[in-house]
Amino acid sequence: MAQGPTITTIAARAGVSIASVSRVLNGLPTREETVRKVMAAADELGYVPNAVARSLKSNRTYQVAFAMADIGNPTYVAMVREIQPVLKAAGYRLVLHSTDGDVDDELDVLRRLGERYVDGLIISPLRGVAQRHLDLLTSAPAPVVVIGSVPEGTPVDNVRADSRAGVRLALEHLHGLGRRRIGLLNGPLDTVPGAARATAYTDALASLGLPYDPNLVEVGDFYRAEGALAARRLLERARPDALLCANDLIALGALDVLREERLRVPEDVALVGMDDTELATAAWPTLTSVGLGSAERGRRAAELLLDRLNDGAAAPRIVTVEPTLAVRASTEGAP
Amino acid sequence: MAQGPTITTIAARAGVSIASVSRVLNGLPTREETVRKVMAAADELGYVPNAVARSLKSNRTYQVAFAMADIGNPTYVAMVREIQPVLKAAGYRLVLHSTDGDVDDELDVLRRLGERYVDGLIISPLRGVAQRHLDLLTSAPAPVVVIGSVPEGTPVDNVRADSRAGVRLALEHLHGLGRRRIGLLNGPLDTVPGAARATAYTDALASLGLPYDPNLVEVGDFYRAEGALAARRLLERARPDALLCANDLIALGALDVLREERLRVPEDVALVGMDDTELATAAWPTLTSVGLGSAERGRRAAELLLDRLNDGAAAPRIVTVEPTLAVRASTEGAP
DNA sequence: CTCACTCCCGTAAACGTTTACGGGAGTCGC
DNA sequence: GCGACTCCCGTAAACGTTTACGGGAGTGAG
Repeated sequence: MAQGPTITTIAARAGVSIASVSRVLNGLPTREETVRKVMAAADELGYVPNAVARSLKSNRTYQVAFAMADIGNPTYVAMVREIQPVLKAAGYRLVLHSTDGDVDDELDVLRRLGERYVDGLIISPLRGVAQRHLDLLTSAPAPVVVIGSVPEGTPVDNVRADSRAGVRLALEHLHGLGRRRIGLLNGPLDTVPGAARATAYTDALASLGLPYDPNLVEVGDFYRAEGALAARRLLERARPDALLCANDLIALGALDVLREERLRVPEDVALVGMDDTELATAAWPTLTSVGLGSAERGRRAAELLLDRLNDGAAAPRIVTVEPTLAVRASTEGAP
Repeated sequence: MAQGPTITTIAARAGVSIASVSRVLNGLPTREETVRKVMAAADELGYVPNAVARSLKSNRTYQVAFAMADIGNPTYVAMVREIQPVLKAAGYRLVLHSTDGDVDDELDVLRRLGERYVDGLIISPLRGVAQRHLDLLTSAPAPVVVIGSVPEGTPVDNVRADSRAGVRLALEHLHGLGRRRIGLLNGPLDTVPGAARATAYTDALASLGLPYDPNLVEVGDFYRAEGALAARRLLERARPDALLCANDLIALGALDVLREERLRVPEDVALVGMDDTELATAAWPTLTSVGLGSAERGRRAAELLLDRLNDGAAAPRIVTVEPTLAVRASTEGAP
């Protein structure tokens, strides 16, 4: 815990000025002998440059923040897992913020960008970019990349999933299997994913020529227990032959209830999850699930941010990641 | 992206010196009118103090690093999830490092502590604290808390799981159910968890009066596919009536293989996982699993570090977290 | 010998804070 | 009317770097 050596210490020991020390350590042209003396002194003292002082001078912290709702959610884990190596390879550290989906927390993170403890930010606002975000976003003192949608014309880089296409994939798959009474177990409608899945669901039904039946739709939350409750409520008043769940946790909850009710999956009810997490393959029967590309979204966001940090003033970019459908036993029978 | 205002800007606008600005902003006693002028100027300019400059002066970054092998691993996710709020409540940020279990990466993290970009470090070395860690650990320029074991007498705070007790819990449970040919599907023996589980297994067998049969032990890696391979190898040469798996992923792999072989769980083979992750309840049958308290270990580690950051020179503490056994369908039949 | 030029390197300023120190103005008591 | 004391506040140094600037020493040409 002792105070480490500084360039001043090295300068004294090597008998040169601190400017020379700095030059040597940064590889600027210097006389051979000076280089040797400085290097020797630095080695003997075990010198490590102070990142804080360097940051103050250079205005670069080589840190990037990632703010998301909950690091326990597999979607965000997948993102972090991809973001981290990209940043690391470019010499950046990752600062993690969990906001619990609290809008004030999110705003706080944006406001704190002014402290300049990071060079940039990747943020995934659970309840979307509200008016309150907008001013902070457009005037942010550091580059920001938003994962999720952003109002038209907001000047930030943006990576989005295509919920609509994902829901359509699922419904077409179920329709192709002959299912006609396809229910939806959704999360809260005031969240970005919840709202997106709701409208995508009605649209996809329409384009398949299926009627919209409100009895087949139930709203809960993005967790297993809430998913189970929602499933129970829905089953009490309707007989779906398929259920689309807004994420894999909800699907697990639904699976619990279906099992209790002695409804066979997929014979009686076909089940589709979303996000295609490892829970989908842990479940039994394994879960057909719509992958919304969390990993890829994370990676792309990190790349966008690094680009922005390097060149700076290009036009904001919007990247849309295509969904994929992983077909498994919960719709097609064979594990 | 404009350069933000500094205390100099504020001082100019308020017509006072930078010292007064600093005093006001830090709540030091100041004349009423000065306070008003400074506050007004700061508000109008939207001033946010520069964290880097502050750190340089105060020698405090209010950042803490957590280094672990892989953020995809549910064990570490559980830790991060607990560490984050503890740190946040105390005003610290979390810097995340994934080392991929690479010892050189771990050493690098330790070495970089000299850059003083964090005030402290929580590290969970996958392959244990080797001699090479020791010098760096004892001479670390910032407090370090190790999650996992540490050689006797190493002067660092330390939080450990009780693998031995966990394995004993599992074996006693299986023994109580009448199982006598209890196999072990382990991870690599040169990792801390792998080694601990191996010796704990032989010890527990001995204390139960069961013979040790090398045919019932197989080593793979801590992933599902490797777990499946190991299970297959073991089943080719032995007929266990129970399998203890070194983590839940391995157990899932084993479950896949048992299903293929048409062996019933738990009737033919009882199955126990470790770490008690959410995968255990996602699986079917649900998995009995030994919880090693990842969440609690994370929380305790964060608390130890904060204590150390506050008072400093107390004697190093060792905290051991007790294991728990979550009994589920894979050993007791009813889901 | 002097001038021009090159090559190194040291002095000092700067990044944005915090804080020790001392000075000026005011009050009070004698 | 002056010393002692208090209350504010400004000047300047410091944290550990990077870097602009300029000076000294050496070389070569004229």
